[in-house]
Amino acid sequence: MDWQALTESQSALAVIPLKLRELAERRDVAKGETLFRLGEPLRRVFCVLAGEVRLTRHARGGMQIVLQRSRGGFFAEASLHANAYHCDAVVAESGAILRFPARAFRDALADDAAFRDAWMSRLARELLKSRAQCERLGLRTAAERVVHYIESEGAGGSVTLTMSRKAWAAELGLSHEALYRALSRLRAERALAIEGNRIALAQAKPAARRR
Amino acid sequence: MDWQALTESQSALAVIPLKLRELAERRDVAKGETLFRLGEPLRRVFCVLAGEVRLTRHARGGMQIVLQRSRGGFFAEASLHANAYHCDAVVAESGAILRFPARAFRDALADDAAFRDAWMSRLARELLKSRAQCERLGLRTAAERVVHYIESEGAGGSVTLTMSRKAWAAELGLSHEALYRALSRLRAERALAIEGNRIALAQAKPAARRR
DNA sequence: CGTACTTTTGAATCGCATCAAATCTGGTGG
DNA sequence: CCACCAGATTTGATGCGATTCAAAAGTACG
Repeated sequence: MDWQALTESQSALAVIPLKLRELAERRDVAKGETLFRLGEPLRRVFCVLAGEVRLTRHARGGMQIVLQRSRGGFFAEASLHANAYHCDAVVAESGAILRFPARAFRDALADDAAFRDAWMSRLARELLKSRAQCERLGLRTAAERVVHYIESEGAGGSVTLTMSRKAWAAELGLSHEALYRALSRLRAERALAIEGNRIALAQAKPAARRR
Repeated sequence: MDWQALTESQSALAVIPLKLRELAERRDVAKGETLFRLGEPLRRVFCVLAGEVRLTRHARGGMQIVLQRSRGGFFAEASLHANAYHCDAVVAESGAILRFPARAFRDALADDAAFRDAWMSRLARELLKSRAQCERLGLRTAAERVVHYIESEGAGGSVTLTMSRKAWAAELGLSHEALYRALSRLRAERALAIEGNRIALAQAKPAARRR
């Protein structure tokens, strides 16, 4: 089995029992491909290794509702506890995925205490992160979101970004222009120290919020 | 034990084994009260019955970072798998909470298969909901968020709200004025049918996005 | 009946998205 | 090594939608 996985996926995969790993199938997927559809009986559990998968529903009137965009790691964890998929899964960016038989996955969770604990702990951590992300997206200004991100995702008041700023902007729910402007303003106000990918909050007061 | 709990809490509490329930302590809490602080050893697990609890960290410069606002149900689930709390918990609105001894909670998860499955399933469902909420908050217009909410939280293209519109606006990350305006515009465009607390999407095309 | 809160509409302002365009960067092939 | 390209970074101008402040009308509840 070729385990060329992303960092996030790796940590999630690390705990998977060998028996279950052997049942995993790695598959390259192309943009537009459908992994499963709403209502189909649940047969497989998926994990994104590369690319992007979107879970969507179709609203009346053709509008597409995105429930989740996954760029690494498991998705639709709730499906595991259901009998059918509750949405569509479509590849939004070509990449690779891992497929596990749902039954074997459930059996492993039931039989392997270590795996179960790790899985539960992972769910809890993901939930924590997702809720912090919700709070962040509720903030109204770019500067507030940047500070919130550094405090909640970083350590000791600083983060080392593992992505481009453009990708960071997307995660913060901002246009990249808005992020660049916020960063340069915060730096000018001495509220942030920026050295390449390392971004640190200044000890000083957060300063005014003027443009 | 007096179980006057919220709907959400009830569904979460329903699965708790009797032995663990008997160890629960109900406590009325007043605004401003601190339930635990960052770094303290983990002794208890909490569940909000009424009011609001906020999980926060303090940023350099005194700014307060809200990681999560909980208005019903368990919070800081990730703490269960850690040895210490990773943030502060402060009562933001007076109400009541339930306290469980952390050790007994962990023991129950380890010993009681039904409880464990229900807990895991609840975590997965919460994660699903939280991720959908993130996607929703990433949408830029009030109208889009309303439609997204109805499609993802409702059933068959309609929802019956269990809260005031003001509270709904807060959940959608909007001012209440913005929500009222979006609703009346969507109704005028025949994109929404509104009857009291029941709000349904029209079959027709979503119409233009003009003010 | 009175108080507190929600619902609703109006007007002014703010911050971000968007469109545009220039510069910079890393990597590729000649 | 250099020309070149794709993508990221950066700055500017404009418009839109939401926030905010303000205020009126409706509603629930004691």
